[in-house]
Amino acid sequence: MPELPEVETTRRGLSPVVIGKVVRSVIVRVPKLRQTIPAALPDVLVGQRILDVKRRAKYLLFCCTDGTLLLHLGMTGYLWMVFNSAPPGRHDHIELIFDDGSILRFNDSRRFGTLLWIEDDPLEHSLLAHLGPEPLDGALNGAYLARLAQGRKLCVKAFIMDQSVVAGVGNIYASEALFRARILPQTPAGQLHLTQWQALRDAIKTVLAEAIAAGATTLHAFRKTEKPLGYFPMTFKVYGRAGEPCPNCGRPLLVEKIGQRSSYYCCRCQR
DNA sequence: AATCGCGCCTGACGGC
DNA sequence: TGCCGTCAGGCGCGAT
Repeated sequence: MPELPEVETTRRGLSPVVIGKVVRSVIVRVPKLRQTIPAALPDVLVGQRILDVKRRAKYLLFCCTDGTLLLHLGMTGYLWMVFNSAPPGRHDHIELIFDDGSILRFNDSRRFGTLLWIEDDPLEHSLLAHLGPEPLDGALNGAYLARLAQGRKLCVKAFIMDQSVVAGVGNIYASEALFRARILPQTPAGQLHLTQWQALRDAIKTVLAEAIAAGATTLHAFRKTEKPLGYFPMTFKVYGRAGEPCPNCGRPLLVEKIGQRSSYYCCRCQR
């Protein structure tokens, strides 16, 4: 599920229900995620108070008393809060039980997720240190993208999905942003002009911000409800719409694999 | 140095 | 009904 907007929506939904709580116990049912969860993790977590929940790219950072619990939702991961002792479901691999009895559960059917404890500055950790600028922070601009893309032959779509270039853009929002910026996803990154990079930067910001806004409107519904966090209804202009008419010109939208990922676009509106 | 393709997993879906 | 192939919103790794 998660690209930046879904992770951010999860963070916003989670913050009011976990900040300030102390971990009373931890259950690890299935330790074998992308990296196997160390057997010592529960002991490390018990007694930790959650001071804040932050996000970097698609990672969630639970800032605790003595360190940071880093979580990546992978492809299918989600979190949900349990307030009444609802039984765990299939693929509820890990849970944190808090001092007030509430439970945070991590469900991940494909187990591409990552969960690890970091004692030092998490931003210096190898998983986070290489990440590019946050697209909504203002650090991202057209000149930066143009400079990084210089001489690169990689398709622009794969380029903006590179987390060391921009943090948080995944397969859906890459297609959506390129459509909005009217750029063909197959274009080698090094061939784009500065004005196109500026348009693409604007488009990335717009599609992500709109998705976060859509997520925010559903957030009140998550409070005190036992549902997966971070899911919200979202309609896309091109993603998943091969064969349907382009919302601009009416031509059938196309789909093509670029770097092993399905990419949706309009061959008339995007150049 | 940059790029490609694979593997990690399970589940849903369509064709036969 | 079952079996099989394909596809799925991610990412790091090794080979080229």
